[in-house]
Order: sequence, then C-alpha cells, then structure tokens
Amino acid sequence: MNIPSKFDASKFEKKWYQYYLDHHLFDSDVDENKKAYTIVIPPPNVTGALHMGHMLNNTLQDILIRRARLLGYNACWVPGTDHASIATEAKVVQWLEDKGIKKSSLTREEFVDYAWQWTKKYGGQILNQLQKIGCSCDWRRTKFTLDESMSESVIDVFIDLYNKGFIYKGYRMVHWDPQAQTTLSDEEVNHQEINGKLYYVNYAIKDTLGHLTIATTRPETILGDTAICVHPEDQRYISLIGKTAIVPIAKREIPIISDAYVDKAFGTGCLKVTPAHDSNDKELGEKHQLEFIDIFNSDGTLNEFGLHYKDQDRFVVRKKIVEELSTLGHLHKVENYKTNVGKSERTNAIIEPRLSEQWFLKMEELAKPALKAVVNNEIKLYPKKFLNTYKHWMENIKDWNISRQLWWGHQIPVYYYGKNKKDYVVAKTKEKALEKARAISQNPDLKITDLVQDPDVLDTWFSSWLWPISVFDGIRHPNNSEINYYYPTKDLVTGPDILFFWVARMIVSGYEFRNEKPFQNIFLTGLVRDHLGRKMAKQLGNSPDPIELIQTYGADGVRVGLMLSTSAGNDLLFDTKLCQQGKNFANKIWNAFRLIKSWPIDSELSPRDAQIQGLKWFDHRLSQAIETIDQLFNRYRISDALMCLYKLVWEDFCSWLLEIVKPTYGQSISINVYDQVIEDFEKLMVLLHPFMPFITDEINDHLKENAKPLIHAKWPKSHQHNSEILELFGFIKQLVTGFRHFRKQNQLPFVKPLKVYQIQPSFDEKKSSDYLTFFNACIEKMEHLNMIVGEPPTSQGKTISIQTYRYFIPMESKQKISKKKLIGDSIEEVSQYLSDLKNQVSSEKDKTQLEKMSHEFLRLNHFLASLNKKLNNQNFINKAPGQIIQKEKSKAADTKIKIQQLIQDIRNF
RNA sequence: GGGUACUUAGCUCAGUUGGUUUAGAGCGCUUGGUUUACACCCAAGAGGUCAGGGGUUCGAAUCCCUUAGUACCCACCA
Repeated sequence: MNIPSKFDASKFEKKWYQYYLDHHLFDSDVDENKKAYTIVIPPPNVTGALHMGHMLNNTLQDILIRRARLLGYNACWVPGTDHASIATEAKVVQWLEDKGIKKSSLTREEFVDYAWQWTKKYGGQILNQLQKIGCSCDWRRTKFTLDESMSESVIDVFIDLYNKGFIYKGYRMVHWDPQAQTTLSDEEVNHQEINGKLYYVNYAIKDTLGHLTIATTRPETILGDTAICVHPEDQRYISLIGKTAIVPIAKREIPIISDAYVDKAFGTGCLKVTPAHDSNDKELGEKHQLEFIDIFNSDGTLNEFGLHYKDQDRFVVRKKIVEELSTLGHLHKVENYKTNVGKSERTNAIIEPRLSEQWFLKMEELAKPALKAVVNNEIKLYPKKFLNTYKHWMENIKDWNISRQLWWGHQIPVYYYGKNKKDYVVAKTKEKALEKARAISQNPDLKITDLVQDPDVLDTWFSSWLWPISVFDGIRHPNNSEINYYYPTKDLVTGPDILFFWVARMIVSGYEFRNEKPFQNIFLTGLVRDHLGRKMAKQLGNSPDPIELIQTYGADGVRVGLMLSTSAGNDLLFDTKLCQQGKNFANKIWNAFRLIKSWPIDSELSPRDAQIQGLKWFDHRLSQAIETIDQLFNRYRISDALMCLYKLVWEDFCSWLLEIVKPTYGQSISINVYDQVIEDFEKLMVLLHPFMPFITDEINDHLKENAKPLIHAKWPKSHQHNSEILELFGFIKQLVTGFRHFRKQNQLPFVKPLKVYQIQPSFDEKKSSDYLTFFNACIEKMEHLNMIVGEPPTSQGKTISIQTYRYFIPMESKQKISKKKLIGDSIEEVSQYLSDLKNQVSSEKDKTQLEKMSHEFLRLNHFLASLNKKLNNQNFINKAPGQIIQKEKSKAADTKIKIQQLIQDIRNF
C-alpha cells in the first residue's frame, strides 16, 4: 500500500463523512436490547451561522455521543434548529426592506410566507456546517421548532396549561422594544451605564406661591406624572403631604403623597411618579390608586397626552421639553449623571418600560420540582458552581411573559368572539373555538368570521422548553415507544448564558409533562473568548470562521485544539495556535502509522528481549491510562482526558515504545511483535476516535484486513495493571534521561555508542536479575550503549544511578561533537555560496529561484538583526514589557527557524 | 447596591476531604541536534515566596480573618 507522507485532512473528511451517511452509521432506532444514550442538540437559530461557541459545544456532544457508541450504548443525537422568532423576523424584515418591501405593507399571511421562503433559502446552513466538524447526529431525526408536530405540541401545551390555570392575561410593566415593536423578556435586555443628565424641575404647589423641586433623568415623562411622592418622615416636606402640585406644561393637578419607598438622600427627596413608565412608579401607582397615563405610541413617539409634542420621538421631545421648561422658568438646574439604561439585545434600541396587556405563565408552582431535582443532585450540574445561581433564580422565579408582538412563531390559540376583549376561548382550531364560543356565549348565531385570533405569537423559548420531549413527539403521544425509550436524555451540553432562558425551563416542562427529568447531566461550557480575553464578536472581528479553520488545520486538528483548552465551565481563551497543536498531533499520529507500516515483517524471527519487555510495559501503561481516561470522562473532564491520551500517544507510544520496538533500518520485525504493536495502535485509535474521528478511521482502515469503521468498535477495557512494571519503567526513563544528560553535558554525539560499565546491585533483590534483563535490554536499545557488566577499570568518569542500579561511564568515551557547517556561518558566506551556485546553473528558472532565495535570506537576516537590536534596547512601553519581549523573542525564534529552513532548501537545491 | 466565584511558571490551566509534591501539565522559552516515521520533529534544560498581610496547626497552595485586583449573575434609585 502506498501511504502518503502527509495526512490530507479535507480529502479524508469528505470521504469518511459520506461513508458514514451512506451506511447510516449515525442512525439510531429503538432497540430494547440496548440501553439508550440520548443527547438532544441545543437547537441553533435557523438563521445562524456556525461560530466558535457552536463549534465548542457540538464537538463536546459529538465526543460524548461517539464514546457512548463505543461503550455499546444505542446512542442517539437528535439535531434541529430553532425558529428564533425575534432574530429571524428581524432578518426577514431587513431582507424585505432590501427588496423594497415594507413589513407594514404586507398582511400577516404574506409576511409569514416570505419568512418561510427565507428560511428555506438561507436557513439551516448551520446543520451542514455541523457535518463539516464531524457531528454524528441522526440526521433523519432533524427537527425544526415550527414543524407541524412541534407546533402542535406547543399549542397543546398552551391549552393544557391554560386549562390548569397556569396561564393568565395581565397588565404588566414590560420591556418594550420600540424598534422591533415587541416586548422583550428580562433576559433579552442588557443594562448599560451611560452618561446622562439629572434634571431638576420645579413644580408649583397649588394655592401657594411655593414650589417643590424633583430630580429626573427623563423629563419627557413629566407629561405622564400623576403624583409627587416624598418620604413620610422627611421634615422638609411633611407639611406638603396631601396638597396638590401642578405638572408644568401639562398644567395637570396631581396629589402630593408620601411613601417610605422614597430615598430622602437622593436628589431633592421628591419623586415624581409616572406609573405608566416605570416599574417602581407602577407599584406606587397601584398602592396609592393613582391614575395611569401612557404618553407613548408603540414606536416610541408621543401620543395625544404628549400635547404639542404628539408624534415626535421621545429623545427629540426630551431636548425640546428641557428648553421649554427652561423658558418657562421651571428648570432649576441640570447635573451630569451616570445612569443605567436597558437596551434590546436584538435591536440595541433603548427599551421603554411600558404597561401592556400580555400573556403570562405562573411559575412558582411549576418551578418547585425543577428546583428540587437539581438541589437533590437528581440532575447533575457540571461544574457545580452554577448550583447556587440556579437555586437563587428558581427560588425567586417570576412569572414568564410568553407573548410576543411578532408574526413569526406559534400564534397564540386564543380566539376573541365578542367586542369585549374579555370574551375569548382557548382552542386548538378555529372550528373548535367556534363551538366553544357558541356554548359559552349561548349565541348559536356566532359565525367563524366573528372569531378573531390573538395576533401575538409565543416566546421562542415556549417551544424550545419542550425540545427534549417534543423531538420524540412525547407531548402529542405521551406513550409512544420512542419517548419511552429515549427519554430522559443523558447529557445536555450548552452555555451558561441560557441556563435560565432554556435549561431551567426544560427541567420545569420535563417534570410537568413527563413527570421526569429531561436529562441526567448538564454540562455547561464556558464562553469562547479571544486570546486577549475579549468576547468573540462580529464587530471586533476577532471571531475566526470555523469553516476556514477546518480548511487550514483539519476538522480533527480544530477539535483537538478546542478540547485542549476547555476546562469545564471556565471561559476559554481561544487561539489558533491551539489548532496548530491539534494539527501537529494529527501529523504525529500519521507518522507513527507510516513508521509501523514501513517495517518488513518476518514470521520466522523471534522477538528481542527489549521488545518483549517494552510491549509488556506498554500494555500496563495503556491499561492505566484507560482507567484514568474513564474516570475523567465520568467527571466530564474532557480536556484532561484528551491531554492524557495526547501524552499516552506522543510520549509513551511514540517516544518510548516505538523507539524500543523499532527494528534498525533495513531489518525486519518479528510478526509477533508487529501484531502486538498493531493491536495497541488499534486501541489507541479507538480511544482517540471520539476526539479525532477522521484520521483514526482512515488509519484503522489500513491497520488490518477487513477493518470495520471505528464508529461501532469496542472501547478498550482497563485491566489490573502491575504497578511494579510501571515503576520499573519509570526508572528506565530516568536512567535514559541521565545518559542523555551526560551526553549533552560532555558534548558526546548521540550516534556514537557509549561504553558503560554496569555495577551489579550489591544487595539481595529477589527479582533483581529479571529486572536487570529488562533494564539493560531497554536501555541498550535506546541509547546505543556498549554495556559491560562488572567493575570499571578506572575511577575517571561519571556514575548514574537509580535507587540501587548504578552505571559507570568512563571519561575516555568523550569526543567532541564536530559541528557540521551547513553552508556558511556569515551572511557573506551564504551570499557568496548562492552567487557561485547561480553561475553554475544554466536554466533561467533555476536562476530566478536562486535570486528569490538570496533575496529572502537577506530579508530575514535584516529582520532578525532589527529584532535583536530592539530586544537589546528593550525600550518598550511600560505596561507588560515581559509580554512584549516574549512576543518579540518568539518572532526572532520564528525567523531563525525560517533561515534554517531556507539554508536547508539551498543545500538541497 | 445584593450575590457567586476567582487570583498557582512568560501564557492557558490542573492540584480531589489540610500530610509522598522537592507545587504539576500543555504551549512558549533556552541550548544542542538531521539519528531512514515525523523540523508539523528529536533531545536536554531553565522558569513559581501558590495576589499581599495576619492567624489556626506538628504541618497550609489547600482552613479562618484582612487588603488589593478580576470575572460573572441578580436588581436597578428617581
């Protein structure tokens, strides 16, 4: 067989992924003879493009699911996407605008139609991208939250919860996004500190010449004021309580009330109360039965209560009203003031607290079992540190605002039949609604056209909270065989940012609709940041394109790079250097494979001592590592498990075992040894397969005749390992290192055999003669030793010893290393060499090539010189000079390597 | 403002209920090397008062107090 010297990642990725698909290797069906191991994907937004966060948590899921398959589970990974109502609707609106179509000019049906067109055209690419990183989902099961079965489940659940009395309609102070014209949940609002102003405004007191002064950051809202409030014990104002103040401009009379809520120390101690536009004021308003005046339209302009400011934007009005107050002499003073404003996560518009009629889900009762399950460790959280956060949130849970003023999503199954909005029925279809409405209203003449469905859609999370159940159709058919088999799922892998949005709510729904947890383990990953610790964001341009990364480093390389850096729950600082490390690892494995396959096999040959002993040691080492890896997996220490494997392969297998076992050039290897090496290598491929599916399958395919794909291989088992053998080999390593150190210190060339006297252990060790064979066999092989047993003839030399084993190296072995001159030591010499060479070659092509090399050589040298100068001066900026110097040094090292490579090229020329 | 974490080598992090750890790993760094798998490499090596201070203990990176800094979550003051 012809093995290419480099591993061509993209070629093999394509080949193997297609193979997996063609042979349905990812598919899972109910099989009562096997245990199920289920993961449901956190459905990415259908609009989404793969980013590093997806990459991270999907790679983790793939590793878990692939390992589960190897362990013999019936592993099922269900993929899918989320309709993401706000995000998608925003994109569709933009898309239509680009086409010159305004949303307002469309009917609901037309818009939804466009949205589907858009979704079908651009949506779901993310699933294709997941295939590129090797995700082994059962693609037949792909779900979308707006699929018919999924939608029906959502509606059923709404009706069920409504009938149980958990859903109610209420007026609430909600976060209103005037740009998207929808309410937002608390979680969709980001608070940001901005430099604002605090305006002090005088309000006249009726029937007196006096006034009082309030402080506000939002002077435009005074038009909605319905009271002034002071602290009941504030001596400055105690006499004013019960009197009437007059709102400037609006000239409306409002009461002066008192409440302990007011902070005497803030501003002037007087608070203007605007119940319709501030949640605290709303509470005061309800408590003191104040009037609620809403002064805004839905787009953030003022309505008729805005008087002459009607139809102007809130921020324009703020400026104008300040001017007017000033002109009228009501403006006392203006201070600079830092204040927090809420901004919409989606549109970044400043949100407006607004009183609005919304649908709510009562959470307190529903949350109880979900809280208990996590606290009792029935559902395990990795890492544990999120437990407190979870607990705190669930204990103080607020009702869930589930309605959204959008068109893209599940329309609320509420039908109004009267003129009064209080006359409604909840039903699955319009026909059923009509039946119900006729019965309730006792009006048999009601026609279907009299029914008006509530225009709102449900919050996106109101569909995804059912995800682990609804993907198996467990809402509509609670006893179907799939849900009974696959539910509860095993692991949920997601980011901590949606712990409350999604994870907590899934637990709630799991207990409510299945009376059981939705998953056993929650693995929360960290956020992916760049190497400076900044969040990855489009605006910063610090987010690498995962697909490009895969092209550069290979899917296996990128997976390894990501996994090496992800300790559970901590944010990971991503650097493409890590992917390079992953790629190097793949290269290393590939070369080990090439080496093994290059050995001529001899079936007559009997194994050498060192080979037998080396393989014996590796067997125990492997077993020990498997045990460690299993334990690490059980604790979800994925990156540690990978590191353990990395060292097992690179150090133990490649640097020690293969070096001991490999035959000298041109010689053959005993078939018994070869077979054992292949068997060990196969086991390594299985262990690595969850992390690096492509390269391991490619290699495994060539290890034996009729090799089967690794996807359903058996995860190797650890056995009782002999710690004495492991310890003994530890001694060997130390000895070998000692010899090498000796060589280096005395500048002895590695290839020259070293004469070594072995001094017998002077005491009785029952196993010592066995051990000596082992020792000497391995060490001789590794270090080109001429081993002599017995006392050394002279005391001139050095003794290396480990415990009781002592070796003596006489000094006469010493020999200076002859430094090979590459081409020349100086720039001049190299340049001279190059120009001589140029005169010798005849073809123009060679000449230009040499010209280029010469140029490149000078350029690199120049660059190196300037770096060195810079380093010696060290005139760097004060902050973190260490870092900068490090960086410069590594540049210098890079350049040196490049020069070396260049000289190599010249030599080969 | 309330809460939860965190601070260990140049960088990113391990360090399990105080006791085999002389505080580890990977990367990076330094030095040497073409040895017929691999320079995407090999080999050897140098790096740490465990944020500062105090305490408990025979013994502290680990427990307590304190100071400083960082991150995240919750709430939001007109």
